[in-house]
Amino acid sequence: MAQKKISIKEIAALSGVSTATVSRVINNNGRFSEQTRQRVLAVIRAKGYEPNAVAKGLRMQRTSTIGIVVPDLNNSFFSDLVEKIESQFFAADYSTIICDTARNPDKEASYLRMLESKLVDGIVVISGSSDFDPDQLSRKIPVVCIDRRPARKDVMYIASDHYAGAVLATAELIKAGTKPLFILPSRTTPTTRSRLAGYQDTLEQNGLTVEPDSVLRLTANQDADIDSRRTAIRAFLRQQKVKQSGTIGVFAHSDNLAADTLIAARSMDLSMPDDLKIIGFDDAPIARYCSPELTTVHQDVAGIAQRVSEYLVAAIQGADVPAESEQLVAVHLVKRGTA
Amino acid sequence: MAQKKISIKEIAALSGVSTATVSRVINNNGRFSEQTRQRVLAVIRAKGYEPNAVAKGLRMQRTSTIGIVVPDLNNSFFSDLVEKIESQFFAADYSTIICDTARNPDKEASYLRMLESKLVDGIVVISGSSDFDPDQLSRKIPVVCIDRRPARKDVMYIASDHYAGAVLATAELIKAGTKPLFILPSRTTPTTRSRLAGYQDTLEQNGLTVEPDSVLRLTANQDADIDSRRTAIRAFLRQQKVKQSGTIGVFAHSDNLAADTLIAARSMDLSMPDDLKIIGFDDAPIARYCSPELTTVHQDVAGIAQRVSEYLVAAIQGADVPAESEQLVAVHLVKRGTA
DNA sequence: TTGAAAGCGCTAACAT
DNA sequence: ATGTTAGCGCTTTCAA
Repeated sequence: MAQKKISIKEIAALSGVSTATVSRVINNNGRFSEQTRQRVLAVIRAKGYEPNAVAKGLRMQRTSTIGIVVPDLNNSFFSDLVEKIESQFFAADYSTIICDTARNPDKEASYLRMLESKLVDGIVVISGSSDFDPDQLSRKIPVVCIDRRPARKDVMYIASDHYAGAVLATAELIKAGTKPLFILPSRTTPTTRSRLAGYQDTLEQNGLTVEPDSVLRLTANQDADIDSRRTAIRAFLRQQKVKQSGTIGVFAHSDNLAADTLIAARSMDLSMPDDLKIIGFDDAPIARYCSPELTTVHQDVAGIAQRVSEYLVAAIQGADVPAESEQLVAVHLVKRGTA
Repeated sequence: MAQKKISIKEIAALSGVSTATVSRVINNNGRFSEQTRQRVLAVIRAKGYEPNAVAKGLRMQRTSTIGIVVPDLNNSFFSDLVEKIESQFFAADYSTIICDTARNPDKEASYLRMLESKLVDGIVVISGSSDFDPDQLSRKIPVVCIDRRPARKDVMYIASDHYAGAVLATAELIKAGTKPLFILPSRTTPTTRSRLAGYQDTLEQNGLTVEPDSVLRLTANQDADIDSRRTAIRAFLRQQKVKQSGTIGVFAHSDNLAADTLIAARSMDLSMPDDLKIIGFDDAPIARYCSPELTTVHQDVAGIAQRVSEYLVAAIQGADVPAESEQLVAVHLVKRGTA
């Protein structure tokens, strides 16, 4: 009935007890008689009373809220991650404020200030190219970084084992008789670095030389526009076709890029399993919409989400950051149609 | 340096003024001398002071925060919408709490209580099958529904013109010489209803009979699993193939479903532009990852986001709901490769 | 077992 | 132009 919001004071008056007692009953701490409990609860239900979380937050200096800072909610990997993290925290009775920075450092800084001023109990920072500096926060708030390097070593870092994933993909491509190429986006992050290293090391360990022109790093413009991206990949593929005979092997930094590569290849006359092999990364939904379906490195998003929430909840409750403040989550290769 | 959080009191003391004056300076209202302003601002900057939004919220009974309730952040249409809405509100100095209900009514109810208790200034409710009942909120909070029917007529309803979009798609398919089929998901929402109506009406207006077996409504299980979805579509297509000769035309309720149809068709021996024509809905990213690329009905997500935020901000500032509390946003057909 | 009262940090009358 | 003060709704000593 959209009546005016009722407060603990009314409940107290109606139950014939003090606000202190009502508070005790609601939070089920302190002592009170069973009779009182019944009475108070009855009034609360009758009036549809809901505690005011803002007042409670001010008083307790805790809000049961955590902030999630993410570069781009439209990226399926991020949205999947955020959704699963959110769900974990919801189960632990935390609500979440999701902040989409659009990869804009100013917006990120602004969001961080906002989260602080809203007294969030913890912050999850996802990806981003620069290191994350916890000192920009004036209060000491527990933070966990995913795919983002913290500037201080006492901040938790969690990520897939990107290096191992790249090794898996590259080795598979080599086993299939190709000398793998690597396609990656313009931005440099801990993620791109690890995967590139895994790619390079694997080539070397197999006695293959790492040539500069076997990796295509997109420009920012190409990254942003689907057509230029595909054009760039087409040019890259064409150049390789001239240079080498036999099957071309491509390790793509994401399933999206792999899908673009697939499409670029189709417009040339490369037939799929024979002329070209592709392995992506993420095991995103798009992998199953490619034809043939994408062979890819699966990231355990649920596992990451779970560790993040477990760690952060513990940290909020005062646990120390484990000595091992870096956690790598295992990945595995999902073989489908493209390699 | 992660020092302890400073309050307005310290700033007041250090500036040699009262807290009231500091508050006036911060919010730039009331009168104060330029000299005072300088001094206070200097101290604020020196100390890196940030106002406590929780205290302010309690005092003002407004929090400059709005809640967004969404069924599933992993759906690209929703994530796009949420991202654009968020960005609009950010620009208007509102922060947003994004609530992913996972289509679970209990979780939704729980989130609504949470948003209320956090004193959000407004709520955006996106999609969902049941009508949205604003009376479940005990305070009177401005609400706007997107693709979701409000139970009361004084609540704003905004949606794409789904009916018109369905008409566009169906007519196009008829023009191409097919008798269109319609594939839609298990859940019934205002969206599915409008599109189904547009489809049916267009058939009739073109002298075509609406037969029950020309529409495939997926079951919940099929909806949830990509393989059963495709199997169901394959069976549907096969049955139609037997029934009719000539080109089959399919209007899919979403680009995702259209993509599934494309893939189902490929595994039969239907060649794409000749044996089968498909039109999707949304103009989602996946449309450009199909081959041929998907012809689809484009939704103006940015336009929806803009109207939502404009309306809600106005409502928060006390504007009345316009007499016309229902707004339809125009859609248009994007012709690509599948029809 | 319960109540009285202080106070979280801020803003808004009301004074001056 | 600026200060004093009350109070938003809650939790938590401290007393009884």
